[in-house]
Amino acid sequence: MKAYKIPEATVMRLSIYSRYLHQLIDDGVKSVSSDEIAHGVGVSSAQVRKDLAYFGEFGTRGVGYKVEVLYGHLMKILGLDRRWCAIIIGAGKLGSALALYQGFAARGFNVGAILDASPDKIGTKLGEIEVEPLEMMAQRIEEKNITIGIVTVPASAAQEVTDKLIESGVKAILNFSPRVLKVPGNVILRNVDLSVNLEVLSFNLNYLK
Amino acid sequence: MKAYKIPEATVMRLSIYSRYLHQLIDDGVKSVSSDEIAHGVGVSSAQVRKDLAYFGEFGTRGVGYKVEVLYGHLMKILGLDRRWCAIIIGAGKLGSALALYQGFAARGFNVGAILDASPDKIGTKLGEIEVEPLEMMAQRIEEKNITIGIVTVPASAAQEVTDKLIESGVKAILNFSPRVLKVPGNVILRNVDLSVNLEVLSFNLNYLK
DNA sequence: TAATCATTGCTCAATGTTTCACAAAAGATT
DNA sequence: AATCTTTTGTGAAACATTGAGCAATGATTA
Repeated sequence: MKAYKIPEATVMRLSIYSRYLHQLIDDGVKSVSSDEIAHGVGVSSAQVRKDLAYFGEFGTRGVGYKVEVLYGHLMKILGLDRRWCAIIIGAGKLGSALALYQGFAARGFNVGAILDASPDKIGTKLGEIEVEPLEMMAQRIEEKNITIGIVTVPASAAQEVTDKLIESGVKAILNFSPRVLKVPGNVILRNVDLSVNLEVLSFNLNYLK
Repeated sequence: MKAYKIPEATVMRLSIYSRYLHQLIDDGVKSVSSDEIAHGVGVSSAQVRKDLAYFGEFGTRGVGYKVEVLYGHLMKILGLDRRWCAIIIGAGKLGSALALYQGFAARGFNVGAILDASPDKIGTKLGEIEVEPLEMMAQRIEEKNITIGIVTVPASAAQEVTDKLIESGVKAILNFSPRVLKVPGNVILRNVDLSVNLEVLSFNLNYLK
């Protein structure tokens, strides 16, 4: 693949463009301009074109983009032309909510297993799938070909389960715990920190006033 | 307050520094250097000092920072030296999980109300608080002095409830729905998009291979 | 009190990202 | 077929963020 370094902000916008295009497909729209996409998702049209330019030329000058074609390209670029299997570690409120969240499956992400350390949680059902003990980690990752680990345990346990996930072969970690995780360079890490998001709001409410 | 524009990345890091300092306080540590903070949270020490420099001089040259003093400053900067009241709209899996999430209260965020449109959800209890109908929005925001609205409804309803929140006096919106929201310039908006985060992982898994 | 030490705060350079502006190109119109 | 209109793709400029290096300076020691 390309040797270019793609800005993360670009990747996030591509994901948002793809969702907007999906909506256009549902609405029966056949063709779209960078300007329309830009308005639809709240960025500039130059930004849209620049983002797309990292990956090729998908439009027709004077005309715009064919919605379905561009959507197809974006899904491929994002790696969403296949299914990914994820494992959730931590069956607390957040882990359970994510396990049951419909939005993931809709975009090609399966939850292959959900594990927890606590005996009261083990054996309970979350939709189709049953909470299992942490000891099942390596086996489930192996047999279900799981590449993504979702960490929703308390901060104190986060590094430990992360290490185990990586040892068991997971290639990417989505971390919801409020803890900075250390992972080897070949493992992809993203943090979603709910408190940080609220605190950015709080800062702005406080600061702009 | 200052006229400077503070980068959002800086604000997010301040939030993370403050959490790290809290941990140090728990461990009984009295003094810390920018280099130690940097290692603790995974950034460069220059970055730490630069971030703090937006707001003043908090350290002592040759010595470092007094942990408690710096923590106090950060909490004040972040607006966390007071309590904020939030309202959650949408009592689905995610809304419920957030309503029950302990992490928010720990940092000074109260959930003052949780509303839903669906009759089967209305009246159910989430911990202390009961799911109420959407019609209660204006009243609850008014009487509980709510400034933050958390949107966890499906994409199709997101703009509508956002408009109502703003009309009812909310000053900031934390949007979990996969929809680009339009808000007036004086309302602060942040988006937490769970699918986008997974898709960035998917992109990287796909692209780096 | 002077010398030494450690670490901040700050300046300036490097890097990364977004915006601007326009040539190029495709289709529509005459 | 020539011209016009529209919108892409892109190079260069503007802007923003991060990183490197060091002078300034408070604490400590002799």
